[in-house]
Amino acid sequence: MKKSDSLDSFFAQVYAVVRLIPRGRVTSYGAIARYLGAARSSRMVGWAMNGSHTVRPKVPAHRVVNRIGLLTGKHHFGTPALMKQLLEKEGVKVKKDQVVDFKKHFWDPAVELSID
DNA sequence: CGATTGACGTACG
DNA sequence: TCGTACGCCAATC
Repeated sequence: MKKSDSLDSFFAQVYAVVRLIPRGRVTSYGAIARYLGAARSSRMVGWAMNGSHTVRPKVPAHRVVNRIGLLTGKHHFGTPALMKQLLEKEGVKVKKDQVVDFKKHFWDPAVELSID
């Protein structure tokens, strides 16, 4: 009843990975894209997040930021401050729309999901 | 149906 | 090292 491999689409894979992000962690669009084998399709990850609130369950898009830990997608939430609030509530400090110690909170699917 | 944009990232100068 | 250009695929105008 579905349009073939809709759930296997690049978008669905992004949703799956984002949902796997542990609480208090953050990742980048490029990290997800590269994990999916589309390192140069980082834009598609962000575009997929556009439907993140449309999929079930909603994916924690607030845990996804750009490579520098900047909350570039904050404006796409209900309120621009929502993303920051959610991150801080999970233990991730945010300063000026930028994740503090981003490298420490960074969660790379290509690594975390590839633990041998 | 064609051109432009888009929550990014990498390559090149 | 910093700045600019391009690529990726899909959706929107």
